[in-house]
Amino acid sequence: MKGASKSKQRSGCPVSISLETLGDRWSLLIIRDMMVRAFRTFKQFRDSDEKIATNILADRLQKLAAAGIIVAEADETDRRRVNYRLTEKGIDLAPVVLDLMIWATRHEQTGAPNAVVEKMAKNREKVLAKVRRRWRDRDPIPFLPSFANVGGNRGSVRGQIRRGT
Amino acid sequence: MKGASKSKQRSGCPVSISLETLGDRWSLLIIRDMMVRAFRTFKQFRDSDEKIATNILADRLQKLAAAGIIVAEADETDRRRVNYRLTEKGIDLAPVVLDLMIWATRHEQTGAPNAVVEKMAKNREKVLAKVRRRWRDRDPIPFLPSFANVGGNRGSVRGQIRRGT
DNA sequence: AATGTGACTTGCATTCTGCAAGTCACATTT
DNA sequence: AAATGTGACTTGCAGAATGCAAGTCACATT
Repeated sequence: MKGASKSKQRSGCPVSISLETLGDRWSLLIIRDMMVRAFRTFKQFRDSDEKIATNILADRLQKLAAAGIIVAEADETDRRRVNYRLTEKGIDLAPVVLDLMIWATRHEQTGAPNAVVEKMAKNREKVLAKVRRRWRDRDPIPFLPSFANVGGNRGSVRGQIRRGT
Repeated sequence: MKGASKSKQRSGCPVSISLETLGDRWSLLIIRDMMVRAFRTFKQFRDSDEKIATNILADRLQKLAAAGIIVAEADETDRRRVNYRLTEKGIDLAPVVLDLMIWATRHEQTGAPNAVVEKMAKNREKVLAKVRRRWRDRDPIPFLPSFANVGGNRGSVRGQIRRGT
């Protein structure tokens, strides 16, 4: 029923304000899935690799919508279905998501192939431009594969990335 | 006694792994304070503008140390005092902190002056280089002021920025 | 010796999470 | 058109995390 206003802002610091909305285990994961995996329905998030509980998912979608980071709109062809989309404010989080991805790949044992991520780090601006373009075009094809259950980081890649403009 | 291992990794996704350590209201704030405000003691964090509870602070410092993001070392001149420092892994979070700052300044009502932050966004690489140099030199002088209780940023954003395709 | 400080712990009430199990409006099948 | 299926949520409840106040305890200062 709420999540709406968030009246108790503790500090004017921009980092602090960001964390009031994004500072939890799930919000940025949802945003990442919308951004790079082109998720848009409740079901897709629920069945994703991270196994988020449905009550938490509903709550986070609601809060993200209240924060103006995503919007929810009923599907035209199936009225049961709700399509979630990133707003411009939401897609502007792409740099944050990309940086987190780069950081973890460099410093932790992840399922993402090093070489691919380093290439993205090197072409940062181009990658961000592409993410934004895909968002504007509502491209339904995932930009990156899952990386969720990959054994890890041993240069395994396999042409997952679609190249070119 | 706790906070240490974090054994239940839920996913190999780098963003997910990052959020296992950083996905809460406080961790990145502590890191930000070390990065741009040159904080290094418990007392400084405790008395900072965000008013973190001391048990939470102790817990987060412990977890960040366990994650290799910071190190704690006893002060030479006063054995009661513990000095916390960012590791290289920690200072590598600078891009994330900077992006969060930029994002919130553009999209939320913050205490940070727009012009300053936009200038930092434009000179991203230089700013990051400077942050890193300051870290290496252990510069004790804050890089930025607090922004915590500033009224500021009226007239919000309004299409100041727009990077196109 | 007495008092002060810095860095934490402890207790406890409040809030948030995570699972399982509904509910309910549509959609599809028979 | 009745029965069954689906998608998007709610509800209940136990257990974990948070927030505040009040210690503790090893140094340091007076």
